[in-house]
Amino acid sequence: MPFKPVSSKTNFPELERDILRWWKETDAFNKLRKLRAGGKTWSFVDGPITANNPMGVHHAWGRTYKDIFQRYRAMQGFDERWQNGFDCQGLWVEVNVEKDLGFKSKRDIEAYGLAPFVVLCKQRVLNYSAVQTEQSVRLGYWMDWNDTNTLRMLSEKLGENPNQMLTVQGPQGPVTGTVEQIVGQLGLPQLGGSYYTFSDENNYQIWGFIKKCADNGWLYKGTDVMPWCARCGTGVSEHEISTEDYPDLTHTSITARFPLRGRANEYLLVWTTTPWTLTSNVAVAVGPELTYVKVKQGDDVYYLSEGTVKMLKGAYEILGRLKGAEMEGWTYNGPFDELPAQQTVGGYAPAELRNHIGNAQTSAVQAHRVILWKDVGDAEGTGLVHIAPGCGAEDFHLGKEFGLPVVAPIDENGTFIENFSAFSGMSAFEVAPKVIESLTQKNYLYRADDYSHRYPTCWRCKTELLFRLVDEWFISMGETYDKPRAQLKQAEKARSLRYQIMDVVDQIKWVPQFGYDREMDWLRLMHDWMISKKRYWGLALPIWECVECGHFNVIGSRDELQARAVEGWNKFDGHTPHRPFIDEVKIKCEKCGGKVTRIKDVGNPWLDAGIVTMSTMGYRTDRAYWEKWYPADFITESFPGQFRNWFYSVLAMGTAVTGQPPFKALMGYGTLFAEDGRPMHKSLGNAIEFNEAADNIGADVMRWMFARTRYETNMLFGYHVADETRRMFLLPLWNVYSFFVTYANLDKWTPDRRPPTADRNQLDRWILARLQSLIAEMTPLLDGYDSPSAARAVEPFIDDLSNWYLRRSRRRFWKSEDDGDKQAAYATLYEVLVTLTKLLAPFIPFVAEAMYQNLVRSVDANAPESVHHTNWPSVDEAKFDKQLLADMAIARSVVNLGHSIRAAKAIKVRQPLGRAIVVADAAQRESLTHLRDLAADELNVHAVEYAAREEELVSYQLRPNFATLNEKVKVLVPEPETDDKQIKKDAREKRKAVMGGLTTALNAADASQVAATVRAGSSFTLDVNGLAIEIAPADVLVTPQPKPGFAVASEGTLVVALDTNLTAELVAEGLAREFVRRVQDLRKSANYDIADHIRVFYTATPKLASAIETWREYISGETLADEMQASAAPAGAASVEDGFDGEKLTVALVKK
RNA sequence: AGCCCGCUAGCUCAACGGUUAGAGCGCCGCUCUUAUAAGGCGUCGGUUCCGGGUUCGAAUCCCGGGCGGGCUACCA
Repeated sequence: MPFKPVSSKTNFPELERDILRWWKETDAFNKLRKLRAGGKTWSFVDGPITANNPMGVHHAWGRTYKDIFQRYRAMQGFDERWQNGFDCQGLWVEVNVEKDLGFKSKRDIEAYGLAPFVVLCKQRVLNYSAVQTEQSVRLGYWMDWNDTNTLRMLSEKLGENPNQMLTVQGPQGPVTGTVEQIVGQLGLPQLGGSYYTFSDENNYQIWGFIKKCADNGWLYKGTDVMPWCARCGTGVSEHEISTEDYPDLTHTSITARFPLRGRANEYLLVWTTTPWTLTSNVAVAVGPELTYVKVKQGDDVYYLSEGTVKMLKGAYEILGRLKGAEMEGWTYNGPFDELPAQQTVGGYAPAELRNHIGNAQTSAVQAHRVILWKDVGDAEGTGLVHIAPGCGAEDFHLGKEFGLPVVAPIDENGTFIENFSAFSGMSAFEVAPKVIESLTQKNYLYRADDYSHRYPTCWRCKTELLFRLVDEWFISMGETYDKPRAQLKQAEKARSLRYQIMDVVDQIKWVPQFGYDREMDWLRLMHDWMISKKRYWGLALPIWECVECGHFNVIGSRDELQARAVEGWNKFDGHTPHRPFIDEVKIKCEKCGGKVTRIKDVGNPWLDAGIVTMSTMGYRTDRAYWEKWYPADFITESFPGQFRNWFYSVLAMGTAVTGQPPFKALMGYGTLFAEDGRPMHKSLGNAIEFNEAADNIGADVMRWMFARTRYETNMLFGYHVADETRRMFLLPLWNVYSFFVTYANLDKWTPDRRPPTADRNQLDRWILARLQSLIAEMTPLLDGYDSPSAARAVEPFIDDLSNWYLRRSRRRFWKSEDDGDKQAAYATLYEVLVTLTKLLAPFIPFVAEAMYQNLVRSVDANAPESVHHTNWPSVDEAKFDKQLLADMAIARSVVNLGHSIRAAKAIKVRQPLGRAIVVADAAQRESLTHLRDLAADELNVHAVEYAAREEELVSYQLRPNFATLNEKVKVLVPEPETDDKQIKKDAREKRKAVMGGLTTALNAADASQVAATVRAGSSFTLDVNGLAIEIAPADVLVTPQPKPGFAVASEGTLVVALDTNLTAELVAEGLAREFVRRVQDLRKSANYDIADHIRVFYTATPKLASAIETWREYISGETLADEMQASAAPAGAASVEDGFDGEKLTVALVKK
């Protein structure tokens, strides 16, 4: 047996585990790398996955694309880097470690100790990178994976003692160092494997980038009021907050009344949704152009904007109107003037921020007044805006503009600092009731209501953000110029990184196209990049800020740091550049010579991910290697968030450092949802874990689902879709393969028996032509990163192969004589299947490998060892017979029409008919001529003929082709060049009459005659409302209409009729086929092998018995019956009784 | 709040301003089959989101509105 038997029922997940084992045993991946080494390069850069949790099915989506395109390029002979990446540093890891330890705040971390805390962060990353590595391998994702035992060993030893010495084997030899040092080198050339963004190289490379920014004058320390997470104790930059982080939340909104100084019983009505900020009120803003009203309620007089009077409680009387500008400078008593902080001259803030609140000469209490602000609206509230420069971003900027003091009430935990009396020590989240109570007591409260609005939350821990005064580090994105980009001068661009990135973005292919617009949108609007985080685990920002002179020293490399170190180098040396050890190093200030300490902040994690196109390709260490692989040819990641995150940081850093695009093409994909259209959530019960999906669905089915989905839209993932995918795609493919192996083994067919293509029949040449068209279609699609279109091209091919080629060819494989035709059938099906394994290898690597091993390797030891080592198929023009493809399309239409007539007339296919009559144009006749026998057989008719007198079968319907006639009518009835309504109306009427007249005139014409004229390619003249219009063949649509009462069906210009006259001979033939059918059913239900010969016993009513006698030879041939007797069966025979067409039958079989 | 995309059969989606708005899936009926939980044929299924307009002619173009998704901004 040349091939290993293949069951039509197979367990795909089990098959995949077998293949995984075999890939490992044969080292298939590394052999591929060696095969392609030195070839032309194709550079893929992996966007790092956060190694913080097991990977989900949504990760498998993107990783499927990454694998598809890397495998595809490898099959085209390209050399690749095959490096996966893990994102390691940052708050997401810290938060999980805190959770594991049960920590509540940053103080807990400091008490625990930074050094052991950082070790735990590293360990978590190592452990989950091992988990994700194993899951990726299970997906069939080929990369230069680390040995996961080594990763877990490193994690364990790091936990024991990071300073113990260790030697591990690298690709270029053994590497020795402390465990901490070894871990710091993961992914670098000496150790290989996935890159880790916590590696020394990655960190020092970012130092170089930040130094470059500082040299360009782009790095600055800024004071601002920014969103702050009180739980994490750090500022949150706008890069990090996305639309989903603004849920609808309900807070208490307060309308307070501020008594005007010098106007007895008159009050400003001021509205806020953040009660805690009232403690820090400094001013009230009004819109200068807005209209305000002075209203009276009881003894009190209020000011508010005219558009908001509906918020007043109860009856009121309008005393007057005024513009906001008229209120400028009015002074008032603030709601919390009794607080010492309010009374402090120059404002008030936490100690570490005192230097950052400016130098106002008054206290908040003294400063209380009405200021003008053009952005004040009156859609809600009162049209008078409470201004607290220490608690709001806009407020802060207004404060600067107007020289107002700043009152900043909370510390990094969101707790009120001292000098806020009873509020001191309270959390900003819990003071609202106390604020209301105090206002009520002082008679300042006008109303308090529940108010629902969108409010920002922390993207990591979902805590509500507070607006807080901070000092953070920024990279300036440069000015936004108020003119089109094309008009910018070179010098203007040189000053603005923003525009330099835009120029780079222009050079990149964005798939889908709208990605370009979104990135541009972000670049146009983005603010400066806040790169600092007041946390512990992450990039140590290389900024040493001098407390003496205020100068900040930026260090660009480890060597530079060593050269400038004046203290603590020995405590740091031998460690990775992380806290706490890096903080030991003090340097000499380059300006004043003072001893300087590093700022405490760590870096934004998108710095870590953004630098990888340089750090992983040896930008600093091996420039030749970097030149070879930079820029990347391709990256692909999920859209949400990445325009402001990874795409952005890679672009920004690539542009700043090299001025070149960091990648040439980007493919983005959407968001994965559960089958019910909702996000996957454990609590909703619709989540599917990756491991569970791999076990139940199998990786190949999952991959095909990902490959064929429209990447630019969201995807619905679930077991029903998966099941349908297996049923509609993978099973038919597998069954064709199983069919081939079963019969090829029976016939002991081997691939060396291949008749020349020219000697094969039409069906063979057709499926081979179809195969060429598939290759021709898929290749450019994959070149353009269009995975769904490429995958969707395969599906109809599988259908053609299974339900047309194979169904029509089956008999050729069964027949007993081993002739050239049978060889042709085997050779053809074999070629198609082997080519398919290659075309499908990037998509479904397991099934493709299983088929390839059995079909190719089992018979040819010289063939490439794995399907993934083979070359991508190219089109064989000699086999690409386009005429044959067109011919078959016509033949299949004829067959479809014939089947449809049979159904309509209730004549089953098993009943042979005399002839099918076809009405067709010349080209269709030409096509059909070659395939008449095939059509006749499929339709079960004795002959396919062409109609002698078409008029007997069809009448013709004529319709004008408006698409072409439109132009002619425009010339005959031109659009008048006048404004005269009457003339225009007349023209319109006339055109309408002509257009309508065309239909009328054609209906009146002799349809048969016009049809004949048009078919002959001649024109004729039609009189339409007195206009003589020349009608070309293209101007008229001729549709044949089957005449009622005949067995006729039509599709476009093709018409098929069936001769339904049933002669006695035809009836007998039909009965014989019914008999065969019963015997075959019986063979199957008795579990006979397809090759078993049998003896048949039967009793039948006379008409049937006579038919059986007449067709004895045919029946014997079809059923492998060596004997056929009209007698009772011997005991034990398989038998069945049945009745059909008015006849009765008992039939029994015995295996011979 | 602004912008972008979408809204067509139960579901997923087609249809250069052109004629009778089509496929696939699902349902149901019939049928074919010694590879197939398969295949073939057919029935049922439509206010093309709503309302105006332009046009001889609108699912398609324009205006207004509704719903869904996305992006961006976030404000008292």
